[in-house]
Amino acid sequence: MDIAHQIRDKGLKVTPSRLGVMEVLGQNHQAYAHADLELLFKDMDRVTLYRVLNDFEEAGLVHKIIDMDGVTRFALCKHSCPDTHHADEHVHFSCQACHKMFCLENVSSPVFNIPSGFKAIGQNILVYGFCKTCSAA
Amino acid sequence: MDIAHQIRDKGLKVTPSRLGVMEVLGQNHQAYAHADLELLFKDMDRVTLYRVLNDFEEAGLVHKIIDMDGVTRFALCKHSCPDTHHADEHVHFSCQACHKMFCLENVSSPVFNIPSGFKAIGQNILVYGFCKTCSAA
DNA sequence: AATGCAAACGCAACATTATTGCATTTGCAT
DNA sequence: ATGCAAATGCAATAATGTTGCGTTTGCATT
Repeated sequence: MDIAHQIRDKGLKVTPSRLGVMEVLGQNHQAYAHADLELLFKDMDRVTLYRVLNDFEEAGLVHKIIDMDGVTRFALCKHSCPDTHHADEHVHFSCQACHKMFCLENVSSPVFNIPSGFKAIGQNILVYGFCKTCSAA
Repeated sequence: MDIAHQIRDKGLKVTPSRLGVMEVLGQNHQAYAHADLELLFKDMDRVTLYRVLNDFEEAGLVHKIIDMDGVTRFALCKHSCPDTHHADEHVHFSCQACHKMFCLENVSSPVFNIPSGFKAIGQNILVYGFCKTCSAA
């Protein structure tokens, strides 16, 4: 399915800003921070970028992941998520050297045995260390 | 061991600010945000609080955990951590209603089977939902 | 108990990240 | 081609975190 259709299918209008962001996010399995994208789209207003990302997240097109340093990052949902619940079901890896974040699509989150009374809705799992290219160097 | 000794043993000077923060953190198994503590210590300078928390973290007295919303939180290390590596080995629970964060001391982190080439150093696991008191209400 | 010094603190300024309101522009259904 | 809600750009503001510097304070030593 092409990008424009993915956007329109979620009830969002197709605009240059949105097409651009979707294209970048779709290029690899990385999670981009607002600052990363701001450099790639110098002509786009900062606020617009915030809104594009928030709209995508609410529409279930992208996931929001918080990095070790508190920076918010966004990654494309691999499989289209239901509108209600689109938490990541896989583990993310954050590289301490290049600060890139990777989606480990094949590493799924386990179920934790939390104390009775607590009601779990979802979970965020972040493994940190050095990525393939950085640990090779 | 009393609080003053814990602080002094890490090579830090014992001050009213530090004693106060340690006492609050030791009261329960919760992770406090800077904003929480700022309300409790209205006479303490914001910068001092940042520095107290950072110093504690570097000394291995407290853990730093990032909440779902990107807010940094601090919790007392239960067992004294080695100076070099003091990542949390347990799971944290973040309540979406009261926004408190709890240390689930008894729920330990699993080992993930990450792709070859990636080198893991540690991991952050956050389960979110509703805590005991909030899911009862 | 008095002294000296590095550590800790308070204050001011600044940097970064994120949000809100409003007027203007634009996608797109009609 | 037209109208309208949605999206955008701009300005202002809020929240969060950092840095520099002069002053104060814990504490080891005398």
